[in-house]
Amino acid sequence: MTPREILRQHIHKTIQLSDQQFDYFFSFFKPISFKKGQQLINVGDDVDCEYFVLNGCLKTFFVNDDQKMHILQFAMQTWWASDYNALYNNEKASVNIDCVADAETLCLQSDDREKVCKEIREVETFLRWRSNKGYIGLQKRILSLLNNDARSRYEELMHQYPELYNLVPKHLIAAYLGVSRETLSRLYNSK
Amino acid sequence: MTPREILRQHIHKTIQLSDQQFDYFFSFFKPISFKKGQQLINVGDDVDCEYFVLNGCLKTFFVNDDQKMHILQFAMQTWWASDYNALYNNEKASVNIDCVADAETLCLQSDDREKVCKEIREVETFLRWRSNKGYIGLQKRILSLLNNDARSRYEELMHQYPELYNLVPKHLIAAYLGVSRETLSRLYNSK
DNA sequence: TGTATAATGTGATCTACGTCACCTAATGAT
DNA sequence: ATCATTAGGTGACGTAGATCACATTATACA
Repeated sequence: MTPREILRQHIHKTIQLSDQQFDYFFSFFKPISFKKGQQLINVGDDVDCEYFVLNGCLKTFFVNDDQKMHILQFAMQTWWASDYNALYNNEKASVNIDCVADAETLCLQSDDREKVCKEIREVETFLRWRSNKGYIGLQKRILSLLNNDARSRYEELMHQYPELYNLVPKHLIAAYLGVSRETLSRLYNSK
Repeated sequence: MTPREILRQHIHKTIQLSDQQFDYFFSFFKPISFKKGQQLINVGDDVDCEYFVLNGCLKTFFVNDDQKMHILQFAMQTWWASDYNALYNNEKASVNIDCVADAETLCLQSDDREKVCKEIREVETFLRWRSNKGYIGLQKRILSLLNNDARSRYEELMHQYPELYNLVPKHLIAAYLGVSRETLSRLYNSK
């Protein structure tokens, strides 16, 4: 599938755009590729775009004072990644994003996003729904953190995103689940 | 402040509406009051509206198989509450909402919301930004759950929403923080 | 193709927090 | 005013998971 098709199918799950409208929207996206380990956004950076992932994997993460990393999101195909706080409130980045597995992305500038939103109502509707889905997803994760122990959080994640198992190193999965890498290792080697 | 003024000021932090536009939007909101303990939404219900809180306090929560309650959100003045998964995906409610402290709310039906969104672009923009802010807020909470221990989560919450201290019983604060009521009690009685 | 570096496994502790049990203090209905 | 119910406090104890230390295995790059 071409980048255009991947984006098109993704968007059309929520709204309908004519070919013309879609091509116009698509014209604002710039393809950018990243190599494993490359950094997209660092804490303190200015942020002016968001990334639509075509393949590979990015991670959004935070490193605390003790150098402990917490992962907010893995972004794989058809996921969006950015520091949305920085992006929407014109603040400096408060999280980092880097590349976990070689990735191709489409980059959308903030001002282009607002421009197209104004010009094509459906695009704004799409973004409203996208935010809503993101919100609902995070609520589920909070519930999972409150309600489940490390093992069932792990099993839940592997069930929902089995591709993560081979795509990202285990200590990053631990950093996503909120568990030490040692504990995670014991979890799936014991039972 | 009148309900109208509370909503108006809230909305105008994000977008500008003319008096006429605002009054039109406002006309879709129905005032509903709730008494402490009253239930707004229960798991399994159909959900067709969201609530804008004028005063008092609602809670959105989930009860697991062991009858343990987890609180997703306290909604106080100018907060919105609903089961957004049910509301946006036409599913049955998967969370409960009830009234923690006598509350006045403004209720907006789902189809009215979509209708006004279509008619007034700015309203859709407002809702897009509202979702974004919600998303950012939940990300912060996830980070707090991953990074901080019970005591600092408690202190963080009390610092951000000091009014909660007198407004809601401690065991509900515990259910929000993801800590047992006994541990929470020990936290602020020891140090 | 060898060597440095990153990823993973595993045992031995340690500890924050949960659970259970029981008590006291508010609150609210009759 | 009385009694039932809900909220909150506190001790004793159990446990999931953190931390530390070190061994082993992959991976990358020179």
